Amino acid sequence: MTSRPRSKTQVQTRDPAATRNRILKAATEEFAKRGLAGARVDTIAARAKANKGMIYHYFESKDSLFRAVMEKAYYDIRSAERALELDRMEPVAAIVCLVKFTWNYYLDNPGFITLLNSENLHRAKHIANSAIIKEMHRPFVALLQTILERGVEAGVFRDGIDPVQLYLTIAAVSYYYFTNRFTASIIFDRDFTAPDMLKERLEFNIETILSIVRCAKTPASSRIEQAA
Amino acid sequence: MTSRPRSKTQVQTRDPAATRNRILKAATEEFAKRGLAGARVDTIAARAKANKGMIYHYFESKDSLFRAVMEKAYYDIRSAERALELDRMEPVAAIVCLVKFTWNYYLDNPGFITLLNSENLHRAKHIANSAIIKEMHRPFVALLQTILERGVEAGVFRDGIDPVQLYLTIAAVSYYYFTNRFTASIIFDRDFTAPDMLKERLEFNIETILSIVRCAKTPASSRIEQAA
Amino acid sequence: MTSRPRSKTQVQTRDPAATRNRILKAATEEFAKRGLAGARVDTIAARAKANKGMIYHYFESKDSLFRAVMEKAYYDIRSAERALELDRMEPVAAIVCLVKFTWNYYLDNPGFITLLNSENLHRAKHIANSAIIKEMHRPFVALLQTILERGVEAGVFRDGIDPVQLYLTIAAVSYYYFTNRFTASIIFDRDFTAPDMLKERLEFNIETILSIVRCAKTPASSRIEQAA
Amino acid sequence: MTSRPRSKTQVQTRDPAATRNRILKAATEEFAKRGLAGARVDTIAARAKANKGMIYHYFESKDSLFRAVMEKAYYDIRSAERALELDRMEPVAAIVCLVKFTWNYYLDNPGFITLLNSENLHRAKHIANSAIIKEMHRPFVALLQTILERGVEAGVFRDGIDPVQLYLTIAAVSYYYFTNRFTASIIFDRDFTAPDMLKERLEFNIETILSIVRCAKTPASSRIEQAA
DNA sequence: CATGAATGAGAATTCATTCAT
DNA sequence: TATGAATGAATTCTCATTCAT
Repeated sequence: MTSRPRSKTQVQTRDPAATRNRILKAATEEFAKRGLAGARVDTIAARAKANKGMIYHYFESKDSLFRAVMEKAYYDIRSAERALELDRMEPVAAIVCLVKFTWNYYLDNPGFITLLNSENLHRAKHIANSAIIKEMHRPFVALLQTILERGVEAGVFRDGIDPVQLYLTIAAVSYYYFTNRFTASIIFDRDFTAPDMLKERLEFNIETILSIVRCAKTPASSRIEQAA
Repeated sequence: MTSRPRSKTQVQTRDPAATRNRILKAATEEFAKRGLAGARVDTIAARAKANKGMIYHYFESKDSLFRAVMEKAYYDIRSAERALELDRMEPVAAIVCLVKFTWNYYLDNPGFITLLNSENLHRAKHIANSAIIKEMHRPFVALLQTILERGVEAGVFRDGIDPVQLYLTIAAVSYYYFTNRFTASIIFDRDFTAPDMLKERLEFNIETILSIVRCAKTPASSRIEQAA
Repeated sequence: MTSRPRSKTQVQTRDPAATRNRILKAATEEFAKRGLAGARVDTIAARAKANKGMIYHYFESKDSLFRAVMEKAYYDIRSAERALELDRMEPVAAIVCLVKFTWNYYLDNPGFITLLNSENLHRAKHIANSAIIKEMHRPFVALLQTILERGVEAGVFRDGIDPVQLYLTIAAVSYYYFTNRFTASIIFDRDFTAPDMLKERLEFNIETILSIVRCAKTPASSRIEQAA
Repeated sequence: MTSRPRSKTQVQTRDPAATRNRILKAATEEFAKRGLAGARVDTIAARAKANKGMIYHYFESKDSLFRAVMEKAYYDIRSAERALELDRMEPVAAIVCLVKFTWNYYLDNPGFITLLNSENLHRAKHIANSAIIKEMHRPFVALLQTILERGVEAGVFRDGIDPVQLYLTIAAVSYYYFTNRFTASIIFDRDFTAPDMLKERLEFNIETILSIVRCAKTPASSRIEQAA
């Protein structure tokens, strides 16, 4: 109650949307860098050139801010993906394009990976009830399905491939590389961030995915010995 | 004099090694569950039925304790892997066995994944100088190399496969599935923890890895159109 | 140019007096409910369908707003009391009427009690210099004095009763019941808010006050020896 | 995680019970002075020559600390009351003694009143489930009942007086005086804290209570023994 | 007059770490 | 070795107040 002093005029944009965006951007960076628990609200405020009060004004809590960050992150990657217009490409080209896109997206946005890791550490509780995120992904699976079907029709893809299993693998081969690049560099004593390594890995990944989808001429007999 | 009352809930083993182990185990669980930043020293002490003093007695600091946990985690998985005696198996069987082992290890030890994620969030700083971890992995890569070579000689594997790239992929296709199982369940509206899904994924992964290594009869021409 | 969109939930009366009144009413409710320290300026603004700026425009500060609330609260009870026109009643009826009025006022305005408690917690600093409040009460004491005198003349009241002591007791027996109704309900394991209990208490109080004022046949001498 | 600096050695009693008591005492003072919402955990810690961590170590939260304070406050007054051994006094003397005790307790412990006011502002939520407090008061009501019965038998008290109604009035006439002494001093333009005023009020209160209980027909001689 | 974004000093609570016993 | 009380610097979140529009 004892009267509190006046401010020192700092940013004073008086542009609510801009302020909210600055906070969201700063939060994305901070959460990506330090994880949910490691992120500091103070740091986010400073980075956003806002003050803590604003964070709680626009987003209610640290967790709630994290949810907003997750939604934006998913929105961004799916938007970029849509922009590829994979449905207008030849099936093989579309798959290769998706592999490259995924690789490059993780390469350019390593924070996306750490955000996902944080959210999964929390068993996806922040997005569990986010209808918007579910909506976002329905058309994506449908698109993959279509590409696979077209490939089968064109005789370039095997039949019976689950689009979700395929996508999980496309994501996996790139994701794993980036998420574990620091420990892997130590364990395998290589610099996985070197340009050569990156190039090599992307090529390997493309081969991997193509070898999954393409119409194998290989006789089935060669696959018999997989017994436990 | 009558005997003094025993201290309350503590364990009071006066067994240093046991205490240290309980702490290490408790820390592994807590770090796995909440991440490095989210883990609480108090909780670790409680879980270990020890007290905070002991933690600092045996492991200097929270970070240092985390390092010990990481070393133990790597030691455990590599030991289990060695126990497979892959070098005594047929090449294809060895690869399939490794894929299955990796899958099952992640399935049974989901904490291993979150520990790795935490360490990578911190750019592997805790294990960066751990000679022991580097030593641990050298023979592992050599083993893979041998398996691949034997496969090539036996005419069942393609030539020129980098064992590290292969291993990254073997790990990736399982790791990604588990690390992202919570967000993926929401996004793809499936329960990725259901037994059927697990079985399906493992089979898909085995196929994926085999299609990478096996001697493809496919004419090289089919791979031409990978242009961007 | 098309008309500009109206502002959201606000009232936008552009009726200064009405806005001020809404704020005062909202503040009374909030202070009554949560006490001075517990009240929130935000909540008051929301409740008043005004905004914080208006609060500071009409009332300088939270404390100052509280002072205004106190003045209004005193003004209201004294006005209601005046409306009883006790001076036109028989002495006994007047006293009984005042007891009932006081009881009912607290019953209907429990917030008045919590406001008083808040102000006393702060040692009455908000009203300390309020000339208006002092003025308000002078005639009130005079009125009581008159009633007592008329009662003595009529032979129904004892002589020598201090009107202030009497009023303190009239207020006390009702006030205490209401201010402590929650803790008392627990301590005495009764529901003091039940209609039966309320009725019983009011009757008890009327008897108490009447036994104080009425002309006792007991010789005065018998009460002499009560020294501390 | 970045290591935190060592302490500066402050009180370091290493006497848990003493520390807990210091905190409880300091909290009682602070809550009494500023109310629950107005009290500052910082201030309590400082007053207790402890640090905030200790407060949360021994009492879980500010609210929980408040509950402990309330329980102690009730325990103290009821203990002091029991020490009066009212059951060994003559009925009239017992009642007068209780009136005086209540008065003096409030006079000496004004904080008890503000604590009660705070708890009632919160609708007694802190003590609502406190079995210990309920237990504490059962014998108290029984004692009053006995005193009244003995008084009736001795022909000095009227019959049919509810001990709870009586106690509410005994408490009320003192409580109200103290809780409202600051606003009343302004309103009635008297200094209610002056010794003369205190003496006068206590006498008035004793008369009030006696006029409630006493057998109206009783010869004056029966009221002589009201000594302290 | 009215709005609500912005400010920054707290306020409650947490937590890694230390240390007397 | 073992205990857990004690420390104090954060950390998240709140809130009275100001001010540009």
